[in-house]
Amino acid sequence: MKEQELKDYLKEKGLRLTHQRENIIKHFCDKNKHYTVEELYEEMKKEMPGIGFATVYRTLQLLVAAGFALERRFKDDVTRFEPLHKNDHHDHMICIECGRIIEFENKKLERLKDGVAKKHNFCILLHKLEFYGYCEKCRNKKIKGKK
Amino acid sequence: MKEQELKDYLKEKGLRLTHQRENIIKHFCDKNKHYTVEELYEEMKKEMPGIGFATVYRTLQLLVAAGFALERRFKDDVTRFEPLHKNDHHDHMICIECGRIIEFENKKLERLKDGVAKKHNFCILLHKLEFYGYCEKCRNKKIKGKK
DNA sequence: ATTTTATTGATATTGATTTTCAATTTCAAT
DNA sequence: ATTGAAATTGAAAATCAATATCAATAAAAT
Repeated sequence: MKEQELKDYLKEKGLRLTHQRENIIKHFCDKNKHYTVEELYEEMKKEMPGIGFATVYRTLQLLVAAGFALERRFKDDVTRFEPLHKNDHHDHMICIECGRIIEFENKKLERLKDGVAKKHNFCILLHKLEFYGYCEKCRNKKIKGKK
Repeated sequence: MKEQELKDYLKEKGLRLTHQRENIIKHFCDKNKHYTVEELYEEMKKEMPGIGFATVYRTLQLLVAAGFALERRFKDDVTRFEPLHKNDHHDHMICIECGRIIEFENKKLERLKDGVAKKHNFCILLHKLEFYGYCEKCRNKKIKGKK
């Protein structure tokens, strides 16, 4: 996400670029993590001790509204946010042991999608594909544990 | 779901078959809907006016624990329950206009899954695939509305 | 029929998310 | 640089679905 795009968005909407927003956005967009509000709030407190939870929360909402972030929710029932990079169409694979989230991309899904849409006369706009299981590390641990 | 299987399950666990449970389960398993607790509770009140929300809630939990129902959550952020039929592996397509939920099955997903699992050395146990868009009716309405 | 113990329904609690509001900060216009 | 209108902040309160509690009730084993 380019700094300028964000500034344009703010101006267009009559919004302001505050220190809090600037820092939150820098911190968030740098990493490629899937943050909960709580997690990002905890990290932000180290940089800006006085920052409030609500500010982090609202800034993430802002990023979603602006199209710079995506809101997701996996099986653990907390909302997570990830920075959105242009033309980045990935799905997620989640380890049910350690919580690790792996992103993957697969083109076969498009064909599958077209087939299903045609069959049911549906106009598909977006999808959600998630795989749950054990990542390499946790699987190995499990095998060792059994011995 | 067979009546007997349920009774066996209850006995095995030292649980009891109450009128409430019996009615809720009959009502729920008959239909092939994706109920929220609230929705099922509203329908149950017509049959059993005194029934409590918590009872419906707990009975659905019971069905999930027994393997007779599945718990799902779509983008609208409320938990839904659907009766589980043996060997029924379907996914969902949801209309973002009217909320209609269509179930579909597609075998291509298995191959896709295998490919991704192998690539990342993951052991995939379950998946979630959802499509969101407009169903036939709502799409037609939209086209007409524009004229 | 009696007794034991699970279940019920009403209500309270939880925990994540969202809203509120007075104090503060931004920023465009002077 | 100063001002003033309006957006933003942080703390606290409200919301809302999901879950737990508990005295009263009902199932089923004896």
